[in-house]
Amino acid sequence: MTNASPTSAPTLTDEALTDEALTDEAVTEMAGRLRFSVARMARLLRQQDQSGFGPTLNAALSTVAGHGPLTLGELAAREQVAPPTITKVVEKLVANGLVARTPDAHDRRVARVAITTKGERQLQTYRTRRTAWLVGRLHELDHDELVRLLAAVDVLEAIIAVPEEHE
Amino acid sequence: MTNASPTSAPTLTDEALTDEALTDEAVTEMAGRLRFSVARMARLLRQQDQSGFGPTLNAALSTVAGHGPLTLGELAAREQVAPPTITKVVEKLVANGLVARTPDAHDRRVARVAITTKGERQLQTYRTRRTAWLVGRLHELDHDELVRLLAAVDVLEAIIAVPEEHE
DNA sequence: GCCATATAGTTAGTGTCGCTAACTAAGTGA
DNA sequence: TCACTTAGTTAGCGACACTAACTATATGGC
Repeated sequence: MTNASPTSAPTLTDEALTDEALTDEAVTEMAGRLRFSVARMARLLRQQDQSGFGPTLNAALSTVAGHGPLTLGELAAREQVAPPTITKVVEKLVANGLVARTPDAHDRRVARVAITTKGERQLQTYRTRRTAWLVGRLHELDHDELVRLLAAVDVLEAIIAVPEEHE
Repeated sequence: MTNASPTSAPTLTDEALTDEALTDEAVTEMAGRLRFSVARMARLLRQQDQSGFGPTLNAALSTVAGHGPLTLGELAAREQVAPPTITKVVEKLVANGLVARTPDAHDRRVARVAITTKGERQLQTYRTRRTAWLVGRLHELDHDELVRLLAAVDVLEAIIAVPEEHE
């Protein structure tokens, strides 16, 4: 597997890398492949997750950890899920003591969630474990493949980024 | 900890591209980011899917289309899904007339599924529509980003590939 | 021929994740 | 005060995926 022959579309890839224009057709085909890969990989990741806390809970916890106390609405927006979903997510996190929920003093409709010490500990503990499977897969790649993937991670992040609110 | 936190890490990327070794640490961090991106993107894709046939049904249909008639077991293996899951999937596909199910003549335990004309038509019709959202996102990227992403799609496909059976 | 075992697929039951619609509770403003 | 808006919840649904246990069929030894 040292060689660079792309599995499905050698011609397309070569052309695209050297040639200036990516045709609409090329972009569409790429989208199809990306879609497929992402869907499958998401399932594989979920299958590997032994922790009992699925990717959703984890992502939410991690967001709360990274972006300070958030209202439920803010969290929902960041996670790009509907409000009822966040209610359930927070319920579970609270039930497990990973986040604390406090009502706003001035506006009693809003509630804020902040990570707890236990939540931080858990995040630390599982951060490695959770990606172990994927790390294993990555180790099977050669250096060139790893570099290509790394170069693309930024792009993936850009694609999924929440559209900026101009406040 | 000489350098800044590599959240969207230009530094890390530069190093990796020029430097020979990707440290274990770098690979682990990359895995974490990839995991996150993939999970979220999978959800976004599902949200965008108006077709009523989720990614799973679609993937299965596409596999049946591409790899001729398959037994349910073979299909489950290719889709990397447990047998009961495939039963349900095939049920739905059959109910919608997208695949045909025929019992094996010699071994009455096994059943084979093959794509129907209607299934092929539907695959054609929705192939574009299904990726429209993603294509839109991709069009917002600049050329360099597109190229980087394209270069990585092969790698993603390698990661999710079914481990080869030496038949 | 007959039983033990293996294989293919199904049924039953469970769990996660996510949605929409409809609701409660609380703040805002004419 | 009454209409409107906003934050979050409840209820009910559906897709997707699993494990455990089952049915039906095949196969191999004796």
